[in-house]
Amino acid sequence: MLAMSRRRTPLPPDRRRQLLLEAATWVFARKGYRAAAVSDIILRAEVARGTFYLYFASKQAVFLAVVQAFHDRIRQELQAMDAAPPGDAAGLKARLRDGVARWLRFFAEHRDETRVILREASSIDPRFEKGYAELRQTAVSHFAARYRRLQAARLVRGTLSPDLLAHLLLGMFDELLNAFVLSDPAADIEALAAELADFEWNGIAPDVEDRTRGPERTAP
Amino acid sequence: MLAMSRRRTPLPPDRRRQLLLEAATWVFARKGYRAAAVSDIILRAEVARGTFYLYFASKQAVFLAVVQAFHDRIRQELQAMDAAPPGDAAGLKARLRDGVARWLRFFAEHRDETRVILREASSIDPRFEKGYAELRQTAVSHFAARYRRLQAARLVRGTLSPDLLAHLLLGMFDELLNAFVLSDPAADIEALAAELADFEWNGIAPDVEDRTRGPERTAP
Amino acid sequence: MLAMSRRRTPLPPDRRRQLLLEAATWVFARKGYRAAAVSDIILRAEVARGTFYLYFASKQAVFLAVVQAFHDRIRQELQAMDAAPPGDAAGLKARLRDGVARWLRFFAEHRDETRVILREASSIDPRFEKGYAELRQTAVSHFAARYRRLQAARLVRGTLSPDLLAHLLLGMFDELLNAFVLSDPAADIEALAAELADFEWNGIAPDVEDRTRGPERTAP
Amino acid sequence: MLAMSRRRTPLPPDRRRQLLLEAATWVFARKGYRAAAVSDIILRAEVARGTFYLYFASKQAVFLAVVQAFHDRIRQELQAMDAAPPGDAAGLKARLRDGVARWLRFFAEHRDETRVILREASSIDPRFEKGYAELRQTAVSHFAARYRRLQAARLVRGTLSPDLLAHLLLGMFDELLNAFVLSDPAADIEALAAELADFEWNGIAPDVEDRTRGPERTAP
DNA sequence: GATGAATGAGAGTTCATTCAT
DNA sequence: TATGAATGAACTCTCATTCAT
Repeated sequence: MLAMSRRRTPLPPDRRRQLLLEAATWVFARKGYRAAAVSDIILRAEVARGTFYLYFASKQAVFLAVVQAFHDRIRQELQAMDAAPPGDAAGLKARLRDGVARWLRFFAEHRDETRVILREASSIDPRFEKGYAELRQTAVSHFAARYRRLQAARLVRGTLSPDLLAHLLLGMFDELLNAFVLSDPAADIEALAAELADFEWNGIAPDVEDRTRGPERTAP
Repeated sequence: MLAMSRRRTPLPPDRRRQLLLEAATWVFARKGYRAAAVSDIILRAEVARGTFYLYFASKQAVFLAVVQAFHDRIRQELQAMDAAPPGDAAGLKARLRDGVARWLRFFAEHRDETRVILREASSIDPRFEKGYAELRQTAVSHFAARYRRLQAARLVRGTLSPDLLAHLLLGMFDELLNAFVLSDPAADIEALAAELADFEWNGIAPDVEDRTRGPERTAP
Repeated sequence: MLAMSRRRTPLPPDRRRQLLLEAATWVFARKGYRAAAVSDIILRAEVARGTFYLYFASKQAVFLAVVQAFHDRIRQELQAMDAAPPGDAAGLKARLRDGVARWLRFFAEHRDETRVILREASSIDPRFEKGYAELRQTAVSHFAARYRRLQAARLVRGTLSPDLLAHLLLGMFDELLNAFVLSDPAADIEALAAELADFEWNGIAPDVEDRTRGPERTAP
Repeated sequence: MLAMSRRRTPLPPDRRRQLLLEAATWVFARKGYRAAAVSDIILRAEVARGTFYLYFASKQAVFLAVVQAFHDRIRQELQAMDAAPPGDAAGLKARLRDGVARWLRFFAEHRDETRVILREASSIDPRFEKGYAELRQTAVSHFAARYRRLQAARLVRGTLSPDLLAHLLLGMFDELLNAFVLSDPAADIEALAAELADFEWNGIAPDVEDRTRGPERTAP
């Protein structure tokens, strides 16, 4: 009569796992991997200590799960972006801008996970580095491929290395994300993207004589 | 086997402190602040536990010392770069390239410290964030000022935001550093810098008609 | 040899806390606050290191708990003693004696706690001094008030300072406690109390003829 | 020319030892045995770490030396008091008062050492208990002997136990010392001693008319 | 499934003591 | 005789993990 309760409503395992994953994401995002304690996670998930270990083998395991879930989301997004048609020079700069804005928005909407991925995965524990390196490589390859296509279509200078361009793009993107977007929810993403695209465009624009008619204009 | 150890090699305090600082840098670079243990540091420095605390009040204190020492070096370097004369458009791109190369080389030569700065400072522990933010801001201001001067001299497009440009430059720089230079001692820094400068130049080059006479100038 | 230990005996939290409190009291009583190690406490309580910190936030915290628990007991006892009726001169000396005996017995029954209170609180660490000073003051006030009542009833000389008397009484009491009661479980508390009360009442002045009718009697 | 100095003026060993002893007394008095660090002592004595161990084998050893030095002083004082002539009842109470005052003054003048003796020696570390117990016993014996002499001279009631009286006296004395004298340099020692002596002599029994011929007067 | 009391290795830090100079 | 850099055992406290219920 006293002991009658204590045990919690059993939940469908998938649901409970999901709750734990969300709690973990929230905690990792705010404290980082090492400072985050299992105690923090179970406190937020409102489950008992033991319950946590029913769903994840270790603290490391949840972190991996959190990271991988987000990696998957990013890869999805990456593939979704391939849907857009190549178009011609006329709309290219606008499309570059929209692409950047879309990415910035995506990460802004997943601030928490982004913090984890960018801060933790890029280091501290070598065990988590591999997954991040792979994701990064995927992104680089993706953008490099895009540059390559644009070069083939003569929409981008042919003398530039597509791989290196991809890296430079990622670098600029990271910086905007860290310096403006993640730290300020009210950041003007469209403006940032426009500036990046403008810079990117005039940097990658094909050679001079074509340019006299400028990229914005449609060729006659 | 037992007696062989238990060294006792008194060293001038400055020397010992330096050795500890180097050991700490090495450890922090590889493990990050939280994962790094004082045990790791004394193991590498080959001193007893107590010796460490003879020179640094706490783990936090060594970390700060490591970071500040490097921050100071960077600020020195930053000021040293102001010495270079402005020059004209003809040599600008080459100078941009050389500047980037110089920086890459500087960080490549301080691989360990760089890892600490880039990984920890970008955070995890809010106590260390401030110093990094300030340094970053110093760098941004520095480059923004340079862009402003170049704009005044009509060597850079006036429509670009100098501050944002500075951020983009830093982002690209970080990426090259992380993706190529820090991970590969044999990275071709000159080539990387040349590509970055090429990209940067064509992005920031003043408007078109001037460009026909532009720095590269096609031979007639 | 290895497997034999590693018990794991979950207990109701209140019970475990109590056990730890008792172990801590025992240890503090014998070693004093500073010399007592958490290791000593867990060894005696037969729990793991972590278990201790499950119930007390710090070594300081257990000590405070031990001290406060005992302070509370003493204050209770102090109030309980006010129940006794004032009575007349005839029974006063007997009542003084009984009061002292009761106190001695009380402390004899709480030997361990008493050692902690009397040794630590009287100092070493200023953080713990306040509580002791307050308790002591409570006791002084209590006894001073009693002397004042007795003076009003003309049962005690009016020229004496009640406060100072209270201090002197406490001093004698402490001494009996330390010199006889705490160190010897078989001490004859009744006899000690009788002697103290006799002295308290009559002082050391020789029996003059008037006094043969002694203090118990009222002068005719 | 740089290394010429560092070594300090060699001092006569006895003098240096004395300086260290004084520094140690000062430190122990303020921090207690455990909290006091050898560092504190050498800092105050302005000698190097190793020098300390040239004069004392260990921290424990200095403490013992400090304690014994003071014990010796006390025993000297104790013997000095035996010089006073017994006198008759007329001046006895005044002599009791003066004796108490003299002791209070003695300890007030050696506040530092007194703190060490009373706080540390009365415990914490069983190693130091013996010396204190012996000193205390010496004092008890001394005062008990005096009471015995006074009883023989019929100046003190014969029914009282001299030993117990000695303890009670010591207890009251300790209390005045702790509660008033040690904590307040401006304490009115004469008044305290007068009250103690008055109480010691007369107890708390009300003034009966017979007593008006009381102890101060010589019986007719 | 779910609980939470219990565990213990290991973290950062202190300090009495030693000994090469 | 005097120095002070060096030592390492011992301390308090943390937290990922286990398991009896």
